[in-house]
Amino acid sequence: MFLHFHLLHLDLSKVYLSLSRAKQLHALILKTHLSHDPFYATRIVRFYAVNGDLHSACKLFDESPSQSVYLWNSIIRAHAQAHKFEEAFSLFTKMLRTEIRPDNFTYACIIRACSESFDLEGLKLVHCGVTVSGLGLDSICSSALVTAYSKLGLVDEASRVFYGTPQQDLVLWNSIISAYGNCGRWDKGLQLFSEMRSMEMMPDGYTIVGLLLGLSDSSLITIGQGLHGLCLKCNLDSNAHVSSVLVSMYSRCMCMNSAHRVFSGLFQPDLVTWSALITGYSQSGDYGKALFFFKNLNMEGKKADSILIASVLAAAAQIANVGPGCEIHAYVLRHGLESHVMISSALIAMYSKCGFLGMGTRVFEIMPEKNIISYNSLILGLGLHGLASEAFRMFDEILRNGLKPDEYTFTALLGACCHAGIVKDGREIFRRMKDEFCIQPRTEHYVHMVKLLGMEGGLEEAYNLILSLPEPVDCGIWGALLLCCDVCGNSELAEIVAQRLFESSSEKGAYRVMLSNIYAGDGRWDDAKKLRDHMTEGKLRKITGLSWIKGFSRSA
DNA sequence: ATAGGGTTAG
Repeated sequence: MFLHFHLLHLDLSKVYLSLSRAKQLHALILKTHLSHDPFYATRIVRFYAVNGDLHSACKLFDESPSQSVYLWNSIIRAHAQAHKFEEAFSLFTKMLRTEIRPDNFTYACIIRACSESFDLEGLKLVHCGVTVSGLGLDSICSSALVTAYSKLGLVDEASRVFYGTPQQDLVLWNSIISAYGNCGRWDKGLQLFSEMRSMEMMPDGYTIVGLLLGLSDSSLITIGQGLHGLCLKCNLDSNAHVSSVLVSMYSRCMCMNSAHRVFSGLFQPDLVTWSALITGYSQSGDYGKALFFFKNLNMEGKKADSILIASVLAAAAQIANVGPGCEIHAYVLRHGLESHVMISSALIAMYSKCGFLGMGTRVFEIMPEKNIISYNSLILGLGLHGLASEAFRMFDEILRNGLKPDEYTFTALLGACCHAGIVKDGREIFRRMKDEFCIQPRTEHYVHMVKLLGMEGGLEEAYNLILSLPEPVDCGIWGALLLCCDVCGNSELAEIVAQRLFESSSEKGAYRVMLSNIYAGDGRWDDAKKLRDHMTEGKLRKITGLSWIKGFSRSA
């Protein structure tokens, strides 16, 4: 018996176990009644949770003679980690009815569960509970609260919690820095970083990751390079998380050379880092490189997962040739990954973008389980091929199957109307989206509506639609109208629209080019020239030159 | 005597 205790103790503290060893252990646990020991009971619950056996965990919990705080926490955590939030909450309320008081760890776990299930009401309630039970100043509860509020988009609330906590440890600093990073406020993150340094707190990998997360476009590249330098100085560049975030930061900033340099300096990049690099090449338009690195990954004998495959498929969808996409499809079948909804949806998109809508439809039809994402992919493909009525038939099928259309469904449907030029159905589905499905239209919906109305001669109506929107109006929407002005050859309205864009957008150059293009198309050469003279950058001059050529060939 | 936990990436 004592030997068994010893063996179990050794094995249970390991995170990874082979399946057969886990089964042996399970048998041993049942035989020894070790689970009646309060100390081992929590360890065993943890063991079951790690191995995905919630059923046994619950059984053990229910049969346990004495339920300590430890045991309660581990069973709640087991459910929360398996995303069984309902069960986790009901266990928590059950715990409140016992003698045992929840402690800071219990609350931390429940707080996280609230944010992962997007339950703001619940989070506020639990926050009250924390305060009432006298844990309002506890740094463990606070870091969980900071993260939870930021995940739900309430970064100011997160900040209040942070400043309300007297003992700010490293984890709490990291939580608030990540909170600001997550919403793109890198400057605030850096400010906190310097505050933290002035208090002699040493940053770690989490800190750097939080700071890097906030950098999202190429204008911030110098900040990113500075942080990269900091990583090297702190010897954090070998940390797997840090290096993958460096790769994705450089990718977001369109610095693929730097991204590749970081990548190739790694001893054994993990799947996330590979996928950051591949996605980076794909998003900067270098689809060939994206596929090349996917090939390299395979040659190193590594197995891609569904997220990586979906990203490679997005690259394959952008090449005119369907060949690479087919190869990836074969890879998916060989590795038995075809049941992943994300992969199937990416396959549908790839085939339809490469012109093989039939193959896309086929993939859709043989999917064992279709969800709203797969329907959205198919509708997008149908729309791309001008088959608006087919797209609407799919929409009806969604409703018949009791699925709930989401904002992407309507984006795809409106796109289908744009391609087919059917204003009436577009108007109708836009109305139903708002009234019947209570979906607040977003930028992309307005962009499609503006294009749909504007392209079919309803420039005035499109303009009025934009004027009815609350400020600030996204410049993509104005841009769509400018495009329509170009197509309809209306340079007066284009002038007004461009003015709005010059006021609000940072990409003045591109809109100047478009406007001068419209002027040229309308024969207003002097106005076009005046605009062109404003531009100093060589590249922009080149583009303007092209627009002159285009305008000239149109009027000739 | 032992025990659990809060913050990171594609």
